[in-house]
Amino acid sequence: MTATDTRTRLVLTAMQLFRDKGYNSTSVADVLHSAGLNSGSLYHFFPGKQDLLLAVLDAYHGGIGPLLLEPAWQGVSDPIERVFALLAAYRRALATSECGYACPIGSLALELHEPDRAVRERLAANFTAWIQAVQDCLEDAGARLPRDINRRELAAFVLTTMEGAVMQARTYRELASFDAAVRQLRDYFQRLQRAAAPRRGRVRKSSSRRKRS
Amino acid sequence: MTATDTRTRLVLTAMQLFRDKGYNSTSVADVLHSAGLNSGSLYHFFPGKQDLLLAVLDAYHGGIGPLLLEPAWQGVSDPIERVFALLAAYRRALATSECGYACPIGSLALELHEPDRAVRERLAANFTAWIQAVQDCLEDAGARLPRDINRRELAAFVLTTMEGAVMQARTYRELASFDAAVRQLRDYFQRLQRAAAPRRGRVRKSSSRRKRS
DNA sequence: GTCTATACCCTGATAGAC
DNA sequence: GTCTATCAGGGTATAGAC
Repeated sequence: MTATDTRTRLVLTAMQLFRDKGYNSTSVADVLHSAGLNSGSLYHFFPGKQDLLLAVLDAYHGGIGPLLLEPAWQGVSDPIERVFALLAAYRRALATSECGYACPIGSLALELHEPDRAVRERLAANFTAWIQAVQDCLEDAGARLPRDINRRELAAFVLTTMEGAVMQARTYRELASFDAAVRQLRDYFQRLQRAAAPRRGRVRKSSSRRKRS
Repeated sequence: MTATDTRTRLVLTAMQLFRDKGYNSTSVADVLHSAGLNSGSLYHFFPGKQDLLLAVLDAYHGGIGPLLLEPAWQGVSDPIERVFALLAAYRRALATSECGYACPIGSLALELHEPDRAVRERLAANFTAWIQAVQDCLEDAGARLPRDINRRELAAFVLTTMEGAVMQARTYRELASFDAAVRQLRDYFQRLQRAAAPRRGRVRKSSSRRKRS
């Protein structure tokens, strides 16, 4: 058990607890107990609880690619379908938690009411990386979306939808709330694609019309 | 100072503090200090802190009409514009708080990770009343929206947008994030209205085309 | 109904042996 | 680097006088 192992264990444990119980409702003792460690270890690596939070936020940021996007995009190459595959990953998280899941970043963003600059910057960085990934998809979609649609704003709107949808599904404890929101977003995308398609052929590229809504 | 005054003062004070600092970060002592009361008064009216929260949630529920919708809809009669006037009210709340504002219901929904049934029901009731108000607008819009669009789902999607947009504006501390989301929703609505309009005359009812984006 | 005083627990964090 | 023991403060809630 090297030093990095202990540090990593603390971060991973805190990640889980902050996600499941929230930051304020997770005590340092909770983290130590779950990690099977003692007070001295934590304060050896971190000056205080908030610094543990910073490490957790950095871990989320680093994990967006390998732990979120890559699994979600397994076998999905169509850029627009990737956007909805990402949303489907959140749906799975809701489904396997009886709708107890909440986006950990979004939850922290609302739970921490006067966060330090360092915390806020990391929350924002997580959102930005998520939005950028979706924006890349939208740019890959090229002419399938109207030229005058701002890709970044639309990508941010996908995040907006995900966060709002997760919030409602969690509150109602019903997957249907999430599905309804995604259905609306899908409808919006379909209208955008229809508007971008050449006037004559209705919806071009039948390969872009697939399963899912 | 009658009994109800004290109780009301407690609820109003708690409303403000829970909104500004969150539930867990607001101590009973905070509430008592801000209300200028002592411990005995609070526990005379409420068995505990959580019961105060229930009263706060009931107050929000009761206030949706007079404190949220009516001010937001002052001088706005067009049902679709009312939807966006409601969003504009949230924009004002963000603007006057340097983007520190967060929807109190949404924040509680994410902050409280294992809420009692009573709490969850009241959170859901608040969302439901909000959605219903928007749904009423959408139904008033009648044929201006496509027939096959589910009014309730679209209304819930407006809530989704508001919550996600407030969350991002708060995280980035930038009104622009909120505006971008509303712009996307507006675009979606315009496409819906265009799809609902008779083929010949482009957008019918020039009275429905007004200021605002 | 409202006050003061206080019980009792859990919090984040520290000290110092090993 | 990790342990045990502990501190000082704040948390919710209660007791009982007025």
